[in-house]
Amino acid sequence: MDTMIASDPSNSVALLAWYDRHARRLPWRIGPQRRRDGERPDPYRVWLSEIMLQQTTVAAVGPYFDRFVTRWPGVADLAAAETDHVMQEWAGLGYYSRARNLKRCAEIVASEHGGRFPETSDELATLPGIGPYTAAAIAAIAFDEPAPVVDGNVERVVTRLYRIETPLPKAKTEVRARVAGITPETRPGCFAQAMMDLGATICTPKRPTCALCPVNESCAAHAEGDPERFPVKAPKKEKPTRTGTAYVAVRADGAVLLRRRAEKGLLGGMAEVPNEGWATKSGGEEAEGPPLRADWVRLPAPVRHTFTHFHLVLDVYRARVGREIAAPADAWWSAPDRLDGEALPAVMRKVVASALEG
DNA sequence: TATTCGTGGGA
DNA sequence: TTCCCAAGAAT
Repeated sequence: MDTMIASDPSNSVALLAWYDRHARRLPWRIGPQRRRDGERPDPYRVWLSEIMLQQTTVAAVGPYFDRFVTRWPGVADLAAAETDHVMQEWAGLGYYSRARNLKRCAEIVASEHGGRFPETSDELATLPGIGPYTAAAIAAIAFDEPAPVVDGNVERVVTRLYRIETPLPKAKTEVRARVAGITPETRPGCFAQAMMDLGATICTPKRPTCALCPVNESCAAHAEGDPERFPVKAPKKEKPTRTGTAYVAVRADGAVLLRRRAEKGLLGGMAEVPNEGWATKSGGEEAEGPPLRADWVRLPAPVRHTFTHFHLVLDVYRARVGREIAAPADAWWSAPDRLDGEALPAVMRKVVASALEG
């Protein structure tokens, strides 16, 4: 039996009323009250936040968002920025292709759209880094287009509302159709954010607080008493473990030897200490060995790090060298006061830290 | 359709 | 410790 809130418009009304009282206050939002006064948020800030929030928690994004909008207040500023500087500011946030696409997108908006974001989801979806979700989200939130906004939160809420047994990601089509069916013509931006806030604060993955849910009376999973069973997900495959070796050369003045990774692939375009052996699945391609002739000492504990699809165990070697030692081609010495500003991903910061402690 | 792409926090 | 997962996109 279908308990469709599409046939019950008061349900989206109930959700919006809940949102008016419980909306999360976030730096890239304007509150429900200002929205109802006809105001809309800055599309640049909406876009930037949506890119950063892809597969990333609100808590993690917060400080990055603040630093970005302070340094680059508008899309034209970001378009004019050095890509290296963008990568440095993004370092630690992960999924670094987002940063490269962010820069490309800013350049296109600046040069081909007169510095203004397109206002429809279809146009937005043609821009780099903007897929189905982000296009719909920006269109709804910044321009009040009634586009179906489907993220992980909405998938959870909707699969529970309708007790969708089809496992994700196969159920995505059905979920999107359901969302399209319940998205209101009025306040679609608030509706989208309300659905996401509901998923983030009430309709949580574990132990949802259905008693506080504004739409619990039309929720099929709640009626059955098994909301936590949804969404059903396809089994995930286990992560293999790769092993490799990293070399931390420390100059007498404390400078550390760094180099730049290739533009494409894992950690593309980011900085790293010289390392080898873990790039491919098979591992153990030709061993280059250490980047300098020096007295290398292996640290007692390897560095462990887990990526999306594999575990990494990195043996770390350290060598202390004189200040007269030149950096190899394509590498550079990074002074202690500049290390924080380098585009070092988290795994490389771990490696450097372990070598400087020990 | 399936794989690749990060990270940190919480259970 | 280990697993899960958080406002997905590109290929």
